[in-house]
Amino acid sequence: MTACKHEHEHKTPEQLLATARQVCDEQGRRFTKLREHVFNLIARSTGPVKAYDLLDQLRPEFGSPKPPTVYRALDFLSGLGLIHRVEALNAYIACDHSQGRHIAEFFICETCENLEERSANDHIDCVPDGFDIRRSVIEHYGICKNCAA
Amino acid sequence: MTACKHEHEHKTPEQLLATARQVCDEQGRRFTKLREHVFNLIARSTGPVKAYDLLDQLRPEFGSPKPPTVYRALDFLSGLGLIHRVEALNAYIACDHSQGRHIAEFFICETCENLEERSANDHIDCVPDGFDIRRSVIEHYGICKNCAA
DNA sequence: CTAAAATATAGTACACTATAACACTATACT
DNA sequence: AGTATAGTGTTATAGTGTACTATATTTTAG
Repeated sequence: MTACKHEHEHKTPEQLLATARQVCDEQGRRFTKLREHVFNLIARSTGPVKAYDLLDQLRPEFGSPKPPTVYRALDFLSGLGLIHRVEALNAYIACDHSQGRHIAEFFICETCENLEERSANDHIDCVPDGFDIRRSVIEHYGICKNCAA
Repeated sequence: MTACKHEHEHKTPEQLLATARQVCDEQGRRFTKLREHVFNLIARSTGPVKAYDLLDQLRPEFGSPKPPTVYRALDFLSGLGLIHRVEALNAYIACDHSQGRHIAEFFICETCENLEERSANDHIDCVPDGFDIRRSVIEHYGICKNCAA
């Protein structure tokens, strides 16, 4: 377990948005108002966001959206790799590494709820013989430096 | 990513049960009928089991249990490290490595739903400086050798 | 042995998370 | 314009999990 001291920059919401637009464009999909708004809410949040919180935040500008509305946007965005789902929190976070797909690895502070994203190195020692990995969920929960006091 | 060909034995439900009893004993906790029954249902299942399926399987022998009943048993068992929760499936599996705590790593076939448990080596390259990991969720989804055909 | 403390069970009610199914609208393309 | 496709709105419901209260059962200490 090696501590990591080199800098990991964090993209601004504006940068994230620009990337999202571009990826969407390259894939020939439409970055609609709704999708943009949902993405922005996630990108501007300080931590992982829950689907029903997004739902609340869409009101009243987008009428009274129902769950499928937000889940469709979430599916779309995660299908393009623009956001990740944090499985153990039932929450969503904007991808900080938007250039190209990668295996995301999260470090989540249980005190301040901050989340750090890394790209996992696929040094998995002990894959069952012949197992073809399609998707990985890697989430670490603990206490961050700031909260250790 | 190194394929792993050495043998990983799988414990029988009987062995799992014996270990569970022992761990429970060592901790001075009570392995009650309810807890034993829930543990057995999980240990005898071929794959991860969902809480509400357990609930169904407890009937009618244990009356008409309500969700809190099964969740309490699940909390107890996972608190002792006897079962693990598979986060992305909302499901539970008996721990195959019951001697001592470890970081579990799962390989789950999306076709046959079989699950292989490994002990994760904590070679995490890039932990944020000062982050103290308390709990890790590591789950790989894909296609197993048998289903690759 | 008995009372107090700790542990375990039961149940109600509700909160939170997610999807199926169907109707409708907007956009893209010849 | 007409058709195919993609996107959105809505209703209803399924699936997952917990807060809270009450009761019963050990275990421990006096």
